[in-house]
Amino acid sequence: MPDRRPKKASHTIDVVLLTAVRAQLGVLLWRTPEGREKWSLPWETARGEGLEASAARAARAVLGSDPAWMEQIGAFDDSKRHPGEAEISVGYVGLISVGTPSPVGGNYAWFPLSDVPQLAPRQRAILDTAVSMIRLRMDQSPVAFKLLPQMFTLTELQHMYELLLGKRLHKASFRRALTGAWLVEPTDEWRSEGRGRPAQLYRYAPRKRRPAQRGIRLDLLSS
Amino acid sequence: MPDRRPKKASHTIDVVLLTAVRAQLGVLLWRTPEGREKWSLPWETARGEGLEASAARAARAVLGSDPAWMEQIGAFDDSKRHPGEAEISVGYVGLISVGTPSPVGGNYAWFPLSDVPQLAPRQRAILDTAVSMIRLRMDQSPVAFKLLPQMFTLTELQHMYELLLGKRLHKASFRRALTGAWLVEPTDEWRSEGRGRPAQLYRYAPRKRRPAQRGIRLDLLSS
DNA sequence: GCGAATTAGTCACCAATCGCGAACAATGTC
DNA sequence: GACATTGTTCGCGATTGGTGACTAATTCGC
Repeated sequence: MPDRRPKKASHTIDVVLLTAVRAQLGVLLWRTPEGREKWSLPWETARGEGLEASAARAARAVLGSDPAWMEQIGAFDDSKRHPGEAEISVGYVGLISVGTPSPVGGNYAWFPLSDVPQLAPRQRAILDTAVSMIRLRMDQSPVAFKLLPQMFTLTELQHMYELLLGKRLHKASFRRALTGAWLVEPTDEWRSEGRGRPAQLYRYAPRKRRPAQRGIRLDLLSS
Repeated sequence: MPDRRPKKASHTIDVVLLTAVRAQLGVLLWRTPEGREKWSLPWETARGEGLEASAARAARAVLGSDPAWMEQIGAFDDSKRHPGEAEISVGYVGLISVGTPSPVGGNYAWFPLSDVPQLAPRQRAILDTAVSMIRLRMDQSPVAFKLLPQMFTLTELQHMYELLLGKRLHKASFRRALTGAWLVEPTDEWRSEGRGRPAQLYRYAPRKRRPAQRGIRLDLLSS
C-alpha cells in the first residue's frame, strides 16, 4: 500500500479493517518500515481513481480479497500530522468475516481494540470514529452478518451482537426479534460443535417486510 | 465564499444549510455569477485551517452567524466535476433554526427539497446524502430541536418530526414518548396563536435517564 | 448402556410500551 | 352563550419485550 512516490499527496485513504477476534473487535495494523514497533492503519495515496476505488485497492492489497462490506467514515484533518504528510485523510471501514484468510505474521497483525498500540493522532481518530460508527449503524446495516461467514449458527450471531453492543442478550428475546425481522433463513445443514445438541445453520437472507408502523424512538436520544 | 484564487484547490468544503420552510425542508443555494440561473451549494476552498473551521467560515459568510448545529457528511469525488475543479469535496450539513435571519433576496435563496434546481452532480450527491443522513440520525441527535427556536410549542415540535419523518404522528403518543425521554422542560410562558387554547412553550433540556434497557431493534434492519 | 453435563431451541407469563379514540381545557368567533 | 378551534390528558386494547423454565439432542464419564 504505502508506496510514497509524490511526496505530499493532497489526500490519503486510510482503511480500518475490523473483524471479531476472541470475543472482541480487532483491527488490522501494518508495521511501518521506519520504527521497529511503530504501527499504522493501511493507507493509500490518492491516484485520481475515485475514493471507493482507492479504498478497495488498499483493502485488496492487504487481504488479497475484498472486505465483506465497506463504507466511508469521513474526512479527517485533526490538526496533527499523518504518516503520509497529507493535508486530509479519508477514512473507510471494512468488515472481514471471521475465517477469511488474512496476512497475519508478515508486517500485519490483528490487534484487539483494547490493546491497540500508539497510532498517529489522526489515525487514532479515524479508528475511534470507525468503531463508534459501526456500533451506531448496527440497526441500519447488516453489520453483524458481515462479520460472520455466510452460514452461521444463531448462537454465533447472538455472540456477535453481544460483542458489538457490549452487553448480554437474552436468547429467547433475540431469536424472537430475529424471526420477526425476517433477516435469516435456515439451511438444512447442522453443525455439531463438541458437546451438546447440534445447531442449525442459517444464512443472511433479508425479506421484504410490511411497512412496520412503529413510532419514533425518542428514548434513543440523549443516550 | 467562493473566491477562486489558486485555480485548482486540493479539496473544497461544501455546505448544505437546511431549515424548515413551509412544511418542507429547504436548502440554501447560491446563484453563481457565471450562468444566469445556475445555482450551487455554498463552498470554500481549503486554507489549511481545519475542516470544521472551513465549514464554519463558509456558513458564517453566508448567514452572518453560526448554524445551530453542524456535522460532517463525508468526502465526495463522484467522478463528475465540481464547480471549483477540486479533486474531492468534503460535505457539511448545518441546521438553521426557523426565524434566523438569512440572506434571502441577494444571491441566495431557500429552495424546498422538492424543487431544487439542477446542481453539479457532486453537489447533488452531497445534498442527497445530507438529507438522508439527517433523517437517519434523528434518533441519535437532537436534529428536530435544532431546526426550531429555543422555545417552541409541542405542536410545532411534532410538526417538525412529521416533516423529517415524512409521516403523521399521533399527538398523544408523541407527547407520551417525549415526556418519557426527558428531552424538554416546560417554561412558564404561553403563546396564543389565533383561535384556540394557548400553547405552553417548552425548551430543549435533556436530562439524564435511567439506562433504559430495551433490546435491539432488529426490525429497523432491511427497511 | 445409562445418567449427568452441555448446548440448542421453544414456550408461556407478565410488565412495559404503543396506537388510538375520546374526553377535558382554554381560548376566539359569531 | 353556543360553537369552532386548538392544546392537553386519560384510558383501553393490542403488541412488544424481558425473563425463567421447559424440551430436545448430543457428548462424556462410568
